[in-house]
Formats: sequence, C-alpha cells, structure tokens
Amino acid sequence: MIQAIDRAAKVLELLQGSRHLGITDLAAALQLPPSTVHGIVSSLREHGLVAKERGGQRYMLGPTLLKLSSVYLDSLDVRARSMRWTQELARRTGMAVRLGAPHFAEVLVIHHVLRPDDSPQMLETGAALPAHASALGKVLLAHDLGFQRAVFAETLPSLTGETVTDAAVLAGALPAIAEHGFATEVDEAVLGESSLASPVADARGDIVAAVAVVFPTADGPAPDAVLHALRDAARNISRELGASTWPPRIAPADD
Amino acid sequence: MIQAIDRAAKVLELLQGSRHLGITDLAAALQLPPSTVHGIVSSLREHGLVAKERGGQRYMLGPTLLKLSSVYLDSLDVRARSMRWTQELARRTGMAVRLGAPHFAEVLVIHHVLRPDDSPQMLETGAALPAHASALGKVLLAHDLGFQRAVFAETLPSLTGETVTDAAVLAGALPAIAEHGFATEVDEAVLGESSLASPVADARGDIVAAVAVVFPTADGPAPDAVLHALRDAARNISRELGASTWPPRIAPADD
DNA sequence: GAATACATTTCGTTAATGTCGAATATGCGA
DNA sequence: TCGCATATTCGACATTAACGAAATGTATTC
Repeated sequence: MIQAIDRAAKVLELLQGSRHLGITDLAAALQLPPSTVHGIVSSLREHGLVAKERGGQRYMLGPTLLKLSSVYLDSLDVRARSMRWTQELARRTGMAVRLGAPHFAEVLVIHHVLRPDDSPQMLETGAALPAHASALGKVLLAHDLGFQRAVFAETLPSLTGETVTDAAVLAGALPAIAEHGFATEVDEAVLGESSLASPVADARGDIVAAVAVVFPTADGPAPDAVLHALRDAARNISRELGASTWPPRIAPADD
Repeated sequence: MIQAIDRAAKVLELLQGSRHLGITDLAAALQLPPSTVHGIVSSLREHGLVAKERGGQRYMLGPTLLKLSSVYLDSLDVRARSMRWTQELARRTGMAVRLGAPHFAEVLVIHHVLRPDDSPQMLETGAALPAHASALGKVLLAHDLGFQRAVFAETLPSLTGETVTDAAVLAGALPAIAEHGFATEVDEAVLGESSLASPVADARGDIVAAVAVVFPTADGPAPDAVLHALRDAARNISRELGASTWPPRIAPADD
C-alpha cells in the first residue's frame, strides 16, 4: 500500500463525508501536518479530483470524479444488460427498480429506474444502501461469503425501529433467502419504504448484483405478480450474462 | 505535485480511456516498470477506485468512483438550483436539456433532463463535450478567459464536416456570443444534432455553468420561443444563485 | 492434457521522493 | 483598519516508494 495514494484516497473519503473541508480540518482528521495535507490536496486538485469551493478556502470533491464514474458505469456489463429488463420490470410493477452490487460493507446502487408515474423523484444511482437493512443487501449477503465477512465485521446500526441489528438473526435468515431466490425488507432502512430483491448471476455462477423493486409500505405486501415479475427480470438478466442455472449457488469469498 | 498521486491519477485517466487494461499495458503507457505500476494499482484497488475485471487479469475503474461522484453532484449548488428550471425548460420546449461546466479543455455535463417523450434515451450526466463544437462550450468560452486558454492550447479536432477547427474563427465569434447571451451549434459535434446554450452566473458575477437545449437538426432552426425559454431558464438559475445582472460579464482566468 | 509463453507478484537494495516544521502570504472577522 | 486564523511556500532530512531480477501464477497453444 503506497502511503501517498492511501492518504489521497482518505482525503477523498473525508470530503465525501463532509462536503466542504479546509486544510486544517483534513489535517486534524488524518493526524498529519497541514503542509503535508496541502501537498496531497493540491496534487489531487491538478487532476480535478478535488476542487476549491468558489470564493472560499475550503475544498470539495472535483468534477473529474463525475467523468470517471460515467465511464465506470458504461464499463459495467451487468448494468448494460440489465437496462431493458429493469425498465420492463418498472413498467410491469409500477414500482421503482434498483440494481445493486456489493461495495465494501454497503450496497452500491449501480442502476435506478424511477417509478413510472410523474411524481418528482431523485435518481439514486451512486447511493450506498445499508447491507443489513435492504432487500438488495440481504440477497447479496446470502450468496456472497466475502460480502458477509465485510458486513459482519462491524456492528449493524439501527436505522428505524424495524432494523435488524442482531447479526445472528440476520445470518439465520440468509439460507432461506438463498434457497427461495429473493429477500424482503419492510421499513428497515427508511420508514414507509419496503423492497423486494432477487439475485443476478453471471456466466461463472457468481452473484454479481441484485435487482429490487421498491414500494411504499402503505401499499401492503407485494402481490405474487410482483414477485414473479422480479424473478423474471433477475433470471433474464442472469441469462443474458451467460448464467446457466437460476437461482444461483452461493459464491465463495472473492479476494 | 506528489509523484505517486500524479501517477495514480494518470492510471485512472488511462483506464477511463481504455476501459480494461493489464499491468503491462499501463506500464507501457506510463513508461514505468510493471512492479511499480502494480503497487499503484493495488493501492487504488484497496480503496475501490480500481477493480479487477471478473475472472480476467485486467483492471478497470472501480465502484468507489460512482459513490464519490454522486456526492460530488449533490454538493454542486448550481445543479441543485437548476433542477426545477431545467425540468421546466424541457417541458416548455419538448427538448432535451443539458447543464454544462468547464472541465480542463472540455465541457462536463453536470445535469441532463431527457427529452419529454417516451423515446429511449441515455442519461448523459458525466459526459464530456468538445468545447469548440458545442453550444455549451462556446458560451463558456465567451465568458471564461481561463477556459479559453485551456481550449486554445491544443488544436481543435474535427468531429463532423461542420466542426469549426480554426481557433481564430471560433475566437472571433465569442464577443458576439457574450453580448447576445447565447450560442448556437448545428451538426458541429454530432451529425443531425443541434443545440442552443445560454450562460449561468453566480453571486460574484462569474460564469459557473451554461444551460443548453438539444434538438434534431432536421427540425430546422429553433423558433424564438425556444430561445426565450432558454434565456428565462438561464436567468432564473442565475438569479437563484444570487447573480444581480444577466447576461453576465466576462470572467477573468481563475487559478 | 501438457508445455510454453506471458502476465503478475514478491523481494531486497538504493537513492529519490515525499514528509515535516518554520516562515510567509492571504483571507476573514471585528 | 487591525488582528487572528487560516492557507501556502520553502528547504533539509529521513523515510519511502521505485526499481530490477527472480518466482509464482495464469492463459493459450498444440
């Protein structure tokens, strides 16, 4: 691990958490002298990875990250092949659809189809969901041992009154999820929001992502038709990726 | 400029250009020994900035970039305040709307509203447009001397038969653009695509972005109503940012 | 299925590199 | 306008990361 790169990445992570920070703030957080931090920040700045806020003397994340992430999204095979199926899933169910992948101890939303009505909605691509309190997370946990390791390494924070914070309870539910090929979640991450997720496998049989439909808890439990549509979508995406069997097997920890 | 960070950023830029690269490819491009490149890549990998492609032995951009860029977008004041006005502009004109900002010698699309019909369209947020061949770029060039310097430092590539590749010709058109408060472009970047852009200023009177409407060249020149709607949007966004005058003055080079 | 070629990783040494602390410049609040 | 708290610059030092060769691992070819 190269020290300078590690520190640079930590600067980006700090700016991710706090939007705007001065050199002094960063230096305090990293326990480094301000001059050192300044060197790191100005190096990042020359590449547009960090930007100075207009007028002020604090720093924020830079525009180059946007360009890089857009190429990242384009390079994702799962995402490209999911496109039409997630679109169709949203249309069939009338619900918002998310495609998520493991990212350290969280689930990263790599694609999002808005609910097909005209209500104002935010695009959630790039958002990080709690692994233990989302249907996407549970599905991924059930099939990916490496992801389990990452998630269970830390305590599970409570987000609503419904959040499952006991790792043993969560772990106990995973085998059934893997067997049935879907997971549910009701009010566990956001009050009033429920979701239903199913795994996506690739040609090697590994779980590379999960698809979910998201709907208001007030609408009551999702009807069977929704579950079928979800499973269809997950199966179709998996098939396009070259998967031969579905629902898929449990993948070993990848390193 | 810290060497290791510079090299790390160059690795990200190379992966941005070529999607998938092996250590050897990167080493050749950077003129560095493979072992050195490996150290850089694995450091980036630990932070999720670079990922190993599934199964293969090559590397690609990593998911952390997506998370970072999503925070970057949220931290952009211009973007947040543009939201409703760009939405309304798309509705009024029936055209796709882009919000762009200078990024080195290109224009980075920081917000995109799809054309309000049901045709399948790609979200272009994060795309980089050529500064000399887009209405957004011309507007930004007209008001931002620092951006001019960056763009005119290199030769202007021809993208279609209509692209203006002569820097002197382009520079000659800028004063009129600054005076009238809008720029046009017809088939200069993509055949069959035209656009019309107008500048957005902040409280200090600096140009921080530009708004554009994009439409098929086949539809003929945009009617005055579209230009008015565009200028309204640009003026409203600028006002929300605290700008006192519009169209805005020419901003000096910022460093 | 075996062997070859290639790509990737590891290791120890060297000197180049990045770190640090003091001094200067700049911006912010009173 | 002044004073304080930041950000920034600079040069010496010592840690650190670069390098090259050799070992391991992985695809590819026949």
